[in-house]
This record gives sequence, structure tokens and C-alpha cells, in this order.
Amino acid sequence: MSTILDVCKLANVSKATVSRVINGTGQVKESTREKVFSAMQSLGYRPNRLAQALATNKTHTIGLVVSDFDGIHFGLLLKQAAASAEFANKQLIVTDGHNDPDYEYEVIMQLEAQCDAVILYSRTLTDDHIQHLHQQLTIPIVVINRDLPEQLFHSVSFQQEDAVKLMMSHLLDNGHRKIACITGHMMNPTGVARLNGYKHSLQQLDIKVDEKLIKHGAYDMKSGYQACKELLSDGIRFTAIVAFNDCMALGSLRALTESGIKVPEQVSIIGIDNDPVSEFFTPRLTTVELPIVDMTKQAVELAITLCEETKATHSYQYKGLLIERESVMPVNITTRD
Amino acid sequence: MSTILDVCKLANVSKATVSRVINGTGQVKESTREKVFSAMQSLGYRPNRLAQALATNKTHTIGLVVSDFDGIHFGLLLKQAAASAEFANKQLIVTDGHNDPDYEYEVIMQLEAQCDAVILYSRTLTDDHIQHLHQQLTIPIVVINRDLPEQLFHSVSFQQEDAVKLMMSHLLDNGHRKIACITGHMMNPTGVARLNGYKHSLQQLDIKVDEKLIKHGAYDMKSGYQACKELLSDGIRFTAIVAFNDCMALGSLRALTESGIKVPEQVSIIGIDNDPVSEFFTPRLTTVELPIVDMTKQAVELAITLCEETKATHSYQYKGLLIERESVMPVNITTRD
DNA sequence: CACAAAAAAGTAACCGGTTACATTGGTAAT
DNA sequence: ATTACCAATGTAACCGGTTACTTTTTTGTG
Repeated sequence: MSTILDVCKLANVSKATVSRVINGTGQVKESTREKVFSAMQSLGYRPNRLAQALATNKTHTIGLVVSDFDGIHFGLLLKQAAASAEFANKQLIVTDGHNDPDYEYEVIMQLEAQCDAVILYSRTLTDDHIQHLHQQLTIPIVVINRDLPEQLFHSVSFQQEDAVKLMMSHLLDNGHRKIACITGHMMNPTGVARLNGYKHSLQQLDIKVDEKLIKHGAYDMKSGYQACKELLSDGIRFTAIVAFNDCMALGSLRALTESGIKVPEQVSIIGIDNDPVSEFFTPRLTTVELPIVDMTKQAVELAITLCEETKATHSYQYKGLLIERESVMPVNITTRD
Repeated sequence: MSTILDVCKLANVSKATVSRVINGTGQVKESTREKVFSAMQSLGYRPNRLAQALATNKTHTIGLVVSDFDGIHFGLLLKQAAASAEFANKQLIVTDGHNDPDYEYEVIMQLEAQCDAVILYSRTLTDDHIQHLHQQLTIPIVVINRDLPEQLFHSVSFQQEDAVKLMMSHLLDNGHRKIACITGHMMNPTGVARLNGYKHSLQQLDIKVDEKLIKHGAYDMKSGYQACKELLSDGIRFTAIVAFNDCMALGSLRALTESGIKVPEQVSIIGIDNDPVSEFFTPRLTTVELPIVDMTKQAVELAITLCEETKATHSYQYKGLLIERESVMPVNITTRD
């Protein structure tokens, strides 16, 4: 791997001149520029990014930290982040926190020297953790898809509670009253906000919340499947399921199908995310879209903006959109109700 | 962000001593060590990785480059890579090549200064590109899931052709003779090898290859769906579909379901990968497992080994395993045959 | 107590770049 | 021809660490 010194020798100029040519800064005579360029060319020279970063204190890199690589939205999020970063000519470093808050915290602190900004999509870190990070870090941090107590941080968030209310009203409008709920983790604000959405929707219609209808999942298909199996074996009646993401909705669809229960004729299902696979199941899943692609784009752009200017707190909020497909239908009085 | 100099001042020692404490090298008096430790502690000091890398020419990082972030196996691959890397205390940098060979090439060359080794999961780079990279790079490169002409590189590969033969014999054993084929991209060796598997299997039984039964997909559900729709609208008879991955198999399942064709009663489907979602569709998809998790683990371990010793070419090959579920059944003489 | 050997700590060069400042050389104005 | 100025280039310090080598301190031995 050739260094700047190799270029210097070959072009017979000083480091400073080569550096000027690389960066297009300062005044360089045209003939010199060409000499240096062809030297770089013939050596296959590429400036060492580490050295550049060390010297300038600018990495041209943004870090993306997710709690877990098999998290929800993961594919779309990454793809968009990569695209947006490239568009802005930034490098993207992606890391996961192995679902361990301490490890995740440490990973982020480590990233400080390697990035100009960090985007955090965390489901394990507590608000306190994030607060600490925010104070410790000298680089800006953008929190994505997470409800934060106040607008203390730069964030790109989603109206979790309203989204679930949207799911619920779709079900309620279709006459459903016994609605089972498959939640996600209850340690973080997202899960709590969503559950509030569920409860408040029922309360608004004076329907008593039946705790037996609530099962906790882990956002993956298997846990949705298991939650639904439990619901079934508990022998509680329900005509619909709200699942706190599409994967769990799809898992429960499988469980119902296995038990010979027809969806949506006997039980309706609604999910949230609008996961790309949802359209390929039968019946096609009705869901509330979480615009993760737009949100990611926004987050990356925000992060990049913050690399230049460290202004006031920016925050953006997105809301859900109902996508009606085939897994919800009006409640049928003759069945399980 | 505090530097080593801040620690020096606070502990009243030289940079060298602090460095020794950080790395546990050389001789340091116990009392001094404690002094330095507590200084680091109270400053929240973390060594700057960039500076360390520059000084030692060791980054303790391995790079993982994939052609595209929404590629197949992506979630499992990343998750395992992250886990294996962390286990070995290495940082992992993940980058995608935006499905553009030139960009991907450049990305890898750029990574040279930032990594001790690179793992490449490419579907856009040609063999020549990879050959060039291999020659240019001063760091080792491990190619994963790719058939390479000779064992010129470190590789962790999969017996593509045999895997498809396995799928085919399962179908053939079940009496299927008119077998449609949904391929992946035909630009890279994987697609070609798999198609050879399809053709050779038929030829072995003296069944003529009908080009009309072969449709080209792009490894995603949508293209599987479309390929199947085309098959259907072409009006060609077939009793089974081999798809060159599970996503396309599932896409075609959806297409058949929409057209009122029963799987597996009327048409059998077999995929390859053993994608986690395959189990949740109805019918559960029969598939040949591509042990991407094991392969990834092997690749990371190999990459890490190569950071220390630059020995001879290592290469590992994995083979497929049939996972029988519900989407294949013996051909029914009364239907579409 | 003197002295050698070992342990502990410091000095300075280096990794590969950037950049403020200094130096050189050429050109136009006087 | 002198001066002034600006373009072009070079010099050297710096970014934050590591490490070979040197110096100082401690320890053990006769």
C-alpha cells in the first residue's frame, strides 16, 4: 500500500503539495497537479482514511448502531441508510449491540473517534442510558424510532400510540370487541406506548380491558406463533388479534391456520410495520405502515447536517398509515364471539 | 474527549507509561499502574482507535462487504458475523456495494487501511474483479458463498450444483417430470452452477430440458411471484417448481394461491436456503438448507486467523441438506400433468 | 557500602496524513 | 532597476497513539 511519501518521491514534490492536490485546496500549478495525479495513478495510491481522520478530526463517516442485527425493519433500514450515506459521500459503519445495553453503550462510546455522528436504533438502552450518552459524547446522536420523554435529543420518531389506535379503530369499526393483543417487549417506551394505545382505544368505548387477552411477544414470528397458541389453549374467546408488528401477526396467522381457524372469516388479524413479506402471505396482511424508509432517510440527513452545524435540537415525527388488505373483515356473529 | 496527554498530566507520567498500562506491555510498578488507571477512570478516557491503528498498523477490525444490504441471508449472515467478531474481540465494519461492481470494488480497496481482513459476499463482482482485488490488496480476503474457478482464494463455499440436484431428485423421486425452474441472476457463477444442476438432473433421466419452463428471477419474492405468473399465463403445464431460493419459492406460492392452484396438491414447490420465514407460510415450504450461519462463522474465523498468519490458501465447502416440509407431494396423475 | 543487574520510567521517532507559516520565484507597476 | 505582491512550493508542527532505545531508580549481592 503506497503512502503519500511514495507519491512525493515519484512526483518530486513535498507532502504539502500532494495533500493540496488530493484535497483541491490552496494553489497548485497545473503542471504540478498533473505530475502528482499521474504519480498517484501509477502507484494506485489511495489516501489513508485513518490518517486523514486523525489529522483533520473529521471522519466523513456516520455510525449506525442497532440493538440487534435481526431486529425489525432491519433490511429496509440498512439499505436506506447505506443509500443516503453514499449519496452524501459518507462512509457508513454499522454495528449491533448484541441486545446487551452495556455492550451497546460501550460500542457507541467507542464509535466517537470513528464517526462524525451516530444514529441509534435501540430497543435495549434505557432513556437514562441515552441521556448519559448524549452528555458524554462530543459528536451528535440521532435517535430513531423511539419515544423520548422530552425533546432533549435529535430524534426521528413515530407516533406509536396513535398507530395502535389506528389499528384498533379499524378493528372496532368492523365490529370487533374481543380483541387479543400480542405485544412486544415491555422494557422500552415503544412497547408501553403501543399497549397504551390498545388500552385507551378500548376504554374510549367503555370496553373493559381483559388482561387474559394480552400476551407478550418478542417481535419475531416464533413468539407471535407461541403467543397465539397460548391464547388458543387458554380457551379465551376473541374475534381479532392486534399484533405489535407484522412478524408476530404473521406468526399468529400460522398458529391459527394450524388450528384450523380461518383468517379473516373467524379471526381477523392486523399488524404494524408493513413488512415487505406481509403481502405474500395468504391472506395478505392488513397492517399499519411504519414508514421506516422515510424515517431512516430523514435520520441520515439529519445526522449529516449535524456534522457541520451543531444547532438546536431537531426532531421529526411520523405517523402510521392504514393499509387495508385481506386479513380483517367485519365480525361474524355466528362465530367465536 | 480526553487524550493520552490528559491522562499523562493527571497521573504525572509519560505517554509511554500510559501506553504500557493500556496495553499491559512492559514493566510498570503496581502503584503507578493504579495511578494511571484511576486517572483514566476519572477522565472517562478511551484510547483513540484510529490513532492506535495508525501507529500499530493493526486495526482489530474485519470488514464485511455485501453486494446489497437486502440480499438473501442477509439477516442471519450479519448476525452471525457480528457475534463471531465480538467473540474474538474484533470490530466489524459492514458495507454494501449498492449492487454496483465498480463501487463495490472501490469500497473494498478503501477498506484496506481500515481492516485487517475482508470478507466478501458478492453477487456483482466478476471472478476477474476478485482476482484483481486479491492481487492488489495487502490484507487477506475471504470469499463466501461463491464458486471460484480454482482455489486461488480463501473461500467458504457451497456446493451449488449438488444442492439443486438434491432438490431435483426429491421432486423426481416424487414422480414429477414437468418441473418449472425459477432461477436467480445469471451473471454470476452461482446462478449458472444451479442451472446446471437443474439441467443435468433432467438429462440424467433423459428428460428433455424445456426452455419455456425456465424463468429468470432476482432472488426476491416479487420476482418469484412474477416468474410464476408468467409461467401460468404462458399456459405451459408443470407439476412442480424449483426456485433458486426460498423467497422466490414463496413468491411463486403466492402467485399459485392467487390463481386458485393448490400447493402441494396441484403443484409442488421446493426452495433453497431454509429461510426462517419458510416455516411460517402455509404450506410450510420444503427446502434445501444452505447453512449460511455455519458458513459465516467459518468465514469470520478464517478471516481472523489470517490476520495473524498469512498461510496457504484455505478453503471450506459446505453442502445442502434437504428439509422436508409440506410443499412437495407425489405427483397426482389426475391434475395438470 | 559499592556495584551490577533488573525494573521502572522517560525521550523521541514514527504511523500517514493536514495545515499554519515561511520561503522562493516571477510579474507588474513605478 | 527596484519594489511590492501574489502564486507556488516547502518546512515543520500536529493529530493520538506505539515502541525502540536511553536514562534513572531500585534491588540484590559480595
